[in-house]
Amino acid sequence: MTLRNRPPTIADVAGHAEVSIATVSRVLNGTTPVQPDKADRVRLAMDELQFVPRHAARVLASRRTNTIGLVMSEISGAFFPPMLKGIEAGAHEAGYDLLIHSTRKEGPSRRPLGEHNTDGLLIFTDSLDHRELHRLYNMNFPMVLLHQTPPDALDIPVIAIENKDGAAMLVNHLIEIHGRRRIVFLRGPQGHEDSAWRERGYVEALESHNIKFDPALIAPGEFDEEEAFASIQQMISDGIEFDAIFAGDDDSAIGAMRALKIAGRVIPLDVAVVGFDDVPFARYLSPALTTVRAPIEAIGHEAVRQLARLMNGEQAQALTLMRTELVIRESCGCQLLFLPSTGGEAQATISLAPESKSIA
Amino acid sequence: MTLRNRPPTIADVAGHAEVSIATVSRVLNGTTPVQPDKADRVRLAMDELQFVPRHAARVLASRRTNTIGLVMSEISGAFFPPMLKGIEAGAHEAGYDLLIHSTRKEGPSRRPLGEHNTDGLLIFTDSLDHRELHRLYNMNFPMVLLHQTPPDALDIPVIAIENKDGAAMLVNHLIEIHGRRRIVFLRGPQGHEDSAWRERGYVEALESHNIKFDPALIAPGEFDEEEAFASIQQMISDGIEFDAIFAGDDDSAIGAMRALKIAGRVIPLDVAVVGFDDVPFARYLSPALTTVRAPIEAIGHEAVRQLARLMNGEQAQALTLMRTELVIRESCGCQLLFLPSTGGEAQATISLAPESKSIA
DNA sequence: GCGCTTTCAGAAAACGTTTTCATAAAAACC
DNA sequence: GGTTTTTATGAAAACGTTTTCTGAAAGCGC
Repeated sequence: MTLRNRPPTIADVAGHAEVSIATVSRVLNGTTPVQPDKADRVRLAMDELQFVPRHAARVLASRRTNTIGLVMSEISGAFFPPMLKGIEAGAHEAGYDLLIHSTRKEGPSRRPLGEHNTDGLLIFTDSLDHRELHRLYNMNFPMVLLHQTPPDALDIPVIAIENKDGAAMLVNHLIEIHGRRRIVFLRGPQGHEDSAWRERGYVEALESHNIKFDPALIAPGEFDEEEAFASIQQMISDGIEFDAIFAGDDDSAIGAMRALKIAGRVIPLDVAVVGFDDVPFARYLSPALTTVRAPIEAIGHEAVRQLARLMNGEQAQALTLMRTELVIRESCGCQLLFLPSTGGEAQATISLAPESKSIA
Repeated sequence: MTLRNRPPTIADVAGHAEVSIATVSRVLNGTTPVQPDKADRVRLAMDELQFVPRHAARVLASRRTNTIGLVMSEISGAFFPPMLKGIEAGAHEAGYDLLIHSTRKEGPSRRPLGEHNTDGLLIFTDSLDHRELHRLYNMNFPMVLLHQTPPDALDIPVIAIENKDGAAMLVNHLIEIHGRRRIVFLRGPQGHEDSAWRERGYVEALESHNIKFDPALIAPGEFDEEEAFASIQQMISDGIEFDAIFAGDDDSAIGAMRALKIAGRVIPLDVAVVGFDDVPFARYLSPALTTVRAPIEAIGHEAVRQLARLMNGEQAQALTLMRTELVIRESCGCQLLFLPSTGGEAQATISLAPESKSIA
């Protein structure tokens, strides 16, 4: 038993197995056939010595880091975890490590993620550094944007969700099934892409039913509970009439619902409410929120898949829009629940109608 | 203007600045003073050439990866995002990159995170590989466990939350403020550490009030909504009397609440319900859930801090318990809300009592 | 001014792999 | 059975840094 204070290297393995280091490298990577008996000796030696190849040395020699980087602005929000989960799964599947970095507003101090430590980048941030993006783009560095179209018309592949269709589905549902005509839209922050597309879906759905678009029905929701709350209260006190609210996201839906309850409007009888995103608590609201679900985990997974193609020198799809799915619950006026897990029925029996009456 | 197809190296910078590569390295790392004029020339050259040092080469030469690894089992659950956020912030603060890896049940195919690619490990998983853990431990590799005590009495630092105190606070509150005596405890999965400690807090709180512990009041909740739902239905149909439920976590609290509503028991009048964790939707339940909040982001941050000490060769604290905080809402019987954001009052006025009456 | 220490800078040796190149042995060909 | 092709293997050259070692110049005390 040799007691080494330094971890074994490929040379130790080579010595132990009585082959050259090149041979060890070959069985390690399977790059070239080696005779079975030698290969066995090498594998045995690796086992005995508990050999683990030094990552840095491989990277340096092979010029491939085997790592993908994820740069993002905020680690939070309801859809960060499933997104990360999908990314992690995709990275694992493709045999890459995952390096993550959250950009800070302190300005781009140094360049934490780039060609020096990753083979490709997943970019999920609203405050990207244009200079750096151009630099990487110009050197043809593999990148995929999540949930955001590239600036300056650079052709960087994008994975996003079908915001417009999702919104249209919701609004169509309100119109066709529940006969609503005066539908408020609570838009998100100015310049927010998701919000813009959802608004477009809203408008197109109205048009397709020959309902005249009324600008008075558009209010700021800012994707925020309190802002939405304030907006709806304002509309009510302004005397604007409406029979449904399409909140730009689930957070603003909550605020809208609160404002309605306080005003004594019954959801969904007086006003139907729908959200967007299907955050985890949407099903626990009363009434349970009708909304739209995006396949968030699949987005992360698909993004890695596209990035992998890029890193392999193949072509990637310029724009991948993931289809969204209507999640019908109670707040739109439907009584039958669509719930993935069990127990939905039971919940349905208990949570309708009476509660808002207790206000009036 | 030289057009290079290969990224510049330290040698290019040296040539450009007319110094040796050693000097460039020195100004890069500030390891040794160099004359101001030369240093300036070097910095200028780096700028002009857009030089970014190759990470792998530095790692190889310096034998420090400047990276910490996070190994975990599941990317999900309500407290993963804040935890990761704290970790990321801590890593950034300490100047480390963050490599993350999710263990899979497929068995330990290879060793994805270890001494070969990280300087230290944060371990947040329930299914850790004991062999690998021992190996790393024996080589004195810096590690910190999150939310789990080390197996085999290895002295690996641990960061966890004050489960016992938190539980005791809740139960004390139920007893002292609301006069409850027959308190159900919905325990988590067998062998789950958090659950065991919470149960201990429950028992001690009872004892300190001279309330006899009744085994019939302990039921399996499995930290799962459906299991908890079934358990409470069972207890009700078994005719077991109780006036409060301490659910091991917020998920099981939801299940318990549903079972109570269906049985026509009014929360909190007939039965008070409290949870644990303060997941995001706890405040949206009706009645809003009284629970315990853990400083999850701080845990992640603190874990990195301890790990950094270890990596610097200093001593780390063997056990760090983060204090928990009672979050009083409505489900315990209190009407005054403690809510971090605004709007709490409004919510309070609307969500009490009547709803469960609509069932009976 | 003369030894002695200090400061700064360059040459060169690691660091631990992959990969190219050359070559010996084996297989294939006629 | 010689020549050619294929195959397996080793030697050695990258890969791009940090770090040691060495030496030159500069500063210091007297």
